[in-house]
Amino acid sequence: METLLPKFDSVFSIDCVIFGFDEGELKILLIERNEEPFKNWWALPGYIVEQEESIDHAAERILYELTGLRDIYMDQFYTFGDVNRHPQGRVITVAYYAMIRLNGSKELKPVTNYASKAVWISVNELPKLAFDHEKIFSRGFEKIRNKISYQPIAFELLPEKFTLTQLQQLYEVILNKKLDKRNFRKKMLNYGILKELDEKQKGVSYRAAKLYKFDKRKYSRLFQKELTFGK
Amino acid sequence: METLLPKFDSVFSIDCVIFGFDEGELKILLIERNEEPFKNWWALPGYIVEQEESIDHAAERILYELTGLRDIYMDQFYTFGDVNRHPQGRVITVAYYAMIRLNGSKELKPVTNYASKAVWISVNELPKLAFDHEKIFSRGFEKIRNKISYQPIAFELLPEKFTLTQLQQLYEVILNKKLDKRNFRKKMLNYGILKELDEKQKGVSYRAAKLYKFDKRKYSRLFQKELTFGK
DNA sequence: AATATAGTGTGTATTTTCTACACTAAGTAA
DNA sequence: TTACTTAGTGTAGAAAATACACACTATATT
Repeated sequence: METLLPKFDSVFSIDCVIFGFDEGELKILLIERNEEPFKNWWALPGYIVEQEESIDHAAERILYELTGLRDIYMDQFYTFGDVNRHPQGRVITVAYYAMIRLNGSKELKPVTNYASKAVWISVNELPKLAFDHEKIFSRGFEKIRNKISYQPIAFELLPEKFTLTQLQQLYEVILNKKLDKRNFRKKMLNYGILKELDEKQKGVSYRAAKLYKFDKRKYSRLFQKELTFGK
Repeated sequence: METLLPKFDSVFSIDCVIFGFDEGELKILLIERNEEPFKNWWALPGYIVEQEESIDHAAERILYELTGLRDIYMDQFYTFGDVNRHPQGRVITVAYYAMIRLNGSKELKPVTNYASKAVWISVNELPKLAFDHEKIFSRGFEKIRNKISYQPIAFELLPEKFTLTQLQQLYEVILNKKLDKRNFRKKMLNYGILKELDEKQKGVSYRAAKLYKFDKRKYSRLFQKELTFGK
């Protein structure tokens, strides 16, 4: 019965807002497009989803092709489906954000044809982008800003060992406001999801700060309990 | 230049989790499918998006065809894109939830071909659903459960004038737990987004409760201030 | 050796929000 | 008038959030 039905083919794309934190700045990965339309424009990394892959897989593939990285924290956040968002026809795009630890190494050699280069650019200095990618970026940024308040996504952006000051700086750039040092530390340490290490920061020309690690086990135990609205 | 590019055609669908609140129960609108595949199965209302309409528009259209209602609160929440979720081929689906005031009138005459009927069914008594619709429902339910804690979506489900007890019951069925009456009232009234009316409930065989309205203007003023994580 | 520099690290008092808990008032029905 | 059912209310204690300032320590410079 079902074999008599017509088969559907379909075209849609993935776009990724890939965040990184480096030198106190929040950055995203942009590509310079190597294909029409919008050839030579800056754009979010993204491409057409293949026939035989899930959209989650497509997102991971695109990230891998650009950065060589796998097992990255990614989350789908919105699907953009205006009729005229793509000049070649009806292409809806499913947007993901991702978070990457930038451990110094920032050279990127995309192994794709559609990007001639890929660079990290501060979210405060973004150029004009192709398609509706500025809208997609804004929405993704808004999303992580909300999410950081109740889920520890910030840790995905920091090196494995980090200082409380680094953590606070990251919160500050994402939330775009100053936080009080004492209250921030008290709160973070109270959550009990940080493990204090016996190590200290190195190579700084002032008092070295203690290093911490994010403790995933404690975190998942913590979030057994339901979200808010008390009794 | 761009005119030389190939044109894309594309197929994707919309599915809607449409919530209603009636007689103390949270319900969703299900259709009985009148088409293959899954003919005669229960399913979420949803259909293929047309070539020349945005996905938001498609969601509104589908809701209108089933309920005759426009200007309903709707929100896109996730896109499902497993390769084999549709037996006819590659069909990704963008899922929306909607909230409808069920003012007694619950008879529905779908003006579409793909549904032979549409009925409201309690979320606690759902039958087996077509495609991956059970997954879609679960995710939509989870979404409103989270959202209700920080946005007043609950009011979309209540009649224009409602009692605090009704409001509390609705929170209780969505959050699936009992709330303390005094604390609930104190909190709700403190938000300052309810307007107390000079009217009382009618037709009840016990002491009639005061009626309230949701005050949209006060609400939007309230949410000028940023979301949490203090200073 | 002394000093300047820059960021680390800490405590407390106040206010606000959350939680727990039980009785009286009002209206309807018999 | 009484019995019944739901509406409506207050307070005390605990926990969390906020506001706020100074001493310490490692290094670099002279």
